Amino acid sequence: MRAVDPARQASLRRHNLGLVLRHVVDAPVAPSRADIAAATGLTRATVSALVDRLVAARLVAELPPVAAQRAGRPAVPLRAASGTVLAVGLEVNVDYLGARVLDLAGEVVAERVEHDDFRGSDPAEVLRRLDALGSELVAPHEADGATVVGSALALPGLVDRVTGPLRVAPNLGWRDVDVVGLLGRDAAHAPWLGNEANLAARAEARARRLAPDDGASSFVYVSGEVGIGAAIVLDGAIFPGRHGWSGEVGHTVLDMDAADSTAPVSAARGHRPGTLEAYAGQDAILARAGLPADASVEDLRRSADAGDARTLEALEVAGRALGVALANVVNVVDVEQVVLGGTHAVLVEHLREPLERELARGVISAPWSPVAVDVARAGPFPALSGAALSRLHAVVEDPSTWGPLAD
Amino acid sequence: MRAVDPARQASLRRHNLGLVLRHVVDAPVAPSRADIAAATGLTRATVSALVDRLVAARLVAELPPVAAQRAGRPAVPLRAASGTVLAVGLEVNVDYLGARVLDLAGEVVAERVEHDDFRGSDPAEVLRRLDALGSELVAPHEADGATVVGSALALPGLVDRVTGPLRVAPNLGWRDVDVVGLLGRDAAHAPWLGNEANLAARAEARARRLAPDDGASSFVYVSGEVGIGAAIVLDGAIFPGRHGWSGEVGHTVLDMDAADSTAPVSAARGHRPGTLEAYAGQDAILARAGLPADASVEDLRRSADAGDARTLEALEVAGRALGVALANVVNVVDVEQVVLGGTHAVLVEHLREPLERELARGVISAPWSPVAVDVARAGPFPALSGAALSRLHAVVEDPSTWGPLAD
DNA sequence: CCTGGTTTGTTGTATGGATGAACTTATGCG
DNA sequence: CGCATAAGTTCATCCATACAACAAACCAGG
Repeated sequence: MRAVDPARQASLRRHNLGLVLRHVVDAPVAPSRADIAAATGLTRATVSALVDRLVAARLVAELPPVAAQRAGRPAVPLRAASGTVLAVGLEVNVDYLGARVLDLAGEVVAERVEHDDFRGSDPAEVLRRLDALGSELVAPHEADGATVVGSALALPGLVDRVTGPLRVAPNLGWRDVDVVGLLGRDAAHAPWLGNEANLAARAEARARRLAPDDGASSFVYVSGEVGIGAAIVLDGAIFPGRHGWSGEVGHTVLDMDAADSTAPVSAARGHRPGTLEAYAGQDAILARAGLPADASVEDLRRSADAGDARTLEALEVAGRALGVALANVVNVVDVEQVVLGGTHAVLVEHLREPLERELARGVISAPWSPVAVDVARAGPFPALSGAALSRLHAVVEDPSTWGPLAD
Repeated sequence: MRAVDPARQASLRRHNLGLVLRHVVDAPVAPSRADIAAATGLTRATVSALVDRLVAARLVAELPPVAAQRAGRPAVPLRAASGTVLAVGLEVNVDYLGARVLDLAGEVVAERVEHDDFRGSDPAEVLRRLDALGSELVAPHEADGATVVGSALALPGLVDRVTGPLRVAPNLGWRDVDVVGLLGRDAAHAPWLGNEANLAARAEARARRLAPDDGASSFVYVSGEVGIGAAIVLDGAIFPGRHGWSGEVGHTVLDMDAADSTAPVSAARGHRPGTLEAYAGQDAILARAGLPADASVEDLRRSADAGDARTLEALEVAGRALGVALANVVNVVDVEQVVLGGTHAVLVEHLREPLERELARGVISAPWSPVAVDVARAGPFPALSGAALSRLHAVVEDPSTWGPLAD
């Protein structure tokens, strides 16, 4: 295995094919061949040749020419083909399971989420159910001639590489699960595996790229579901780390002495004391607020909105802990923004003040480049979209791996 | 400014020129043209053409053919040219200042380090002195026909991009220093600026690449000089973050409550209480050990070797704090190794046990991929080498930017 | 010492993708 | 209706690499 491949003639086409397709997929409005040429620096002739290939491969579609306001031959707008090339995003989380099918244009073609309680569930059974769900969603579109380029499965735990196994998902109670094996698929059709926070962050990065009002492209995405996960996004790209285990922020130690104590592990779920989850995890907040352990985030929010003193105090503590932990993260990876997703997004009004205070105080570079706090924009169940996007991304990055173009 | 450049014919040559040069520079033994062809996948004809260009540009030198043991025409060994293409590494730190000149082969061509106390020094004066030192070291080699491709300056603080300004260097007492302006050079000849830990880590990464016995290529490098800096290395490449401010681990909060207290800032140098530097910074350790504030690391080590109880206790605390802080870092960036440099390397025997204990306990992925602790191998004043290497690296990565090849 | 085998490095010719200029197509405008 | 304008296409040219044949430099063995 060599570090870098040599550049041949064919590398030019691969590179430029990807460049052109990325432009079509990422453009806010459908660009013409001439637009792409101007934006990429390629000549119109070259762009035309490449676009023709992409159209033949059904990755790009031509829209009917729209009569422009100005003089000259009207342009042919190009957009990512919809409905022809699909990817499936799957997710198993603590209290739901779902599948979402996206096409290359990023449109949701089909979707289903089923709520249930998967704590301590049997992996084999759950995965069978998920697999059936995915197949069911995809079947009608495959019958229509669409092609599925791949699927990815988001899990709330540590996945070893994209082929698995799943090492541990604490809140599901799963350990060392050979997901791909249990699904009984051959390697080509097995889903890729990924961490829920990492994949959700991918959806968030896309949402921000499409709405570039103030969307910083480098941020820490915090995914507060039952545990607290995070992901790091740099210039719009997920930072996976060596094994795909980056962003495990829930176990950040914020109180060395408490963490060192041999005291019985706190409350319900067995957080190590002194860690972020023991301050800002959903059950930790509920416990401190004096609410029942099975209360929802909305209950928590209502209680806070109503001005309940214990709840407000619990959220103040959570916000402060989150601020300290994220300040540590920002000091290490140097990003410009914190994006709150999941449960923390719901509670943002009560978390923001202590969070921003601690960020301003703890981030050493804050005086020159303040860290903004924002709420996620990727919509509900972002990991479903992120999982599907991860497989579409592979096609967009290097279209020549996609069958019809590998001539 | 577009995100990605289009690939033209010339891009092929740029890419392959870099590929070939990297091979020559990184190879443990001088490779022949045929070796490079086999290793890169290019043909011998292409490699020959590229090597000829590199030789003409004085980046690569041919060694006299050595009679091989086997049959066939003997190979012409190639190595990075020595003495023709130079880069200068500069550094100002708390108690020394220095310059080191490297050639493309990575050999030290000239070097000088002057010990002094630069706390609260005048930036203009210090930089003049450093500039003079650099020029003095370089002059004789330029007279011999060598070319200086650039210089870089390592500083123990926050540098805003490579062109400055220096935002803050707490231990020097410098704030908002326009380093390039003070040196009065035009932009082309001004040194690039970098953080001391980041540049030292670059030297460390190279040292490990050349000695690939067990050298993990992804690690956190901890640079304990007077403050505690760190840098993240992924697959041999420095991870700079958005502004080059990654790895600021010294201000990691390890005790939320202590950090929140409004108590007068601790002891001598003004660490925020509850942060890593307040446990594992050199002066914090000295204070806890009951040693004078101006004692050296060697004094500390001797005291520990002699079995002094307070010193051992102070080092136990420091090791534990370092372990907790680095566990947090590893959880976020997912690297496989911790490399101790600077003062912490000297104390490794006394730090290792608590450090490894906390890493094993705090790193969530440790059961599947334990985090090894190792000592730096880059030799004394690694930031000097790293700074010079950073400029040589630019030439190696893209030789076609180098004058003689830009035809 | 010469001949055959072997590996290195070089010298052609062929290939394929991008370029750039000229051309065709399709519109708006006076 | 003719002209200006812009989009998309055609075609000759360029250029870095591949491929194959060749020259160079060594070893071995009779």
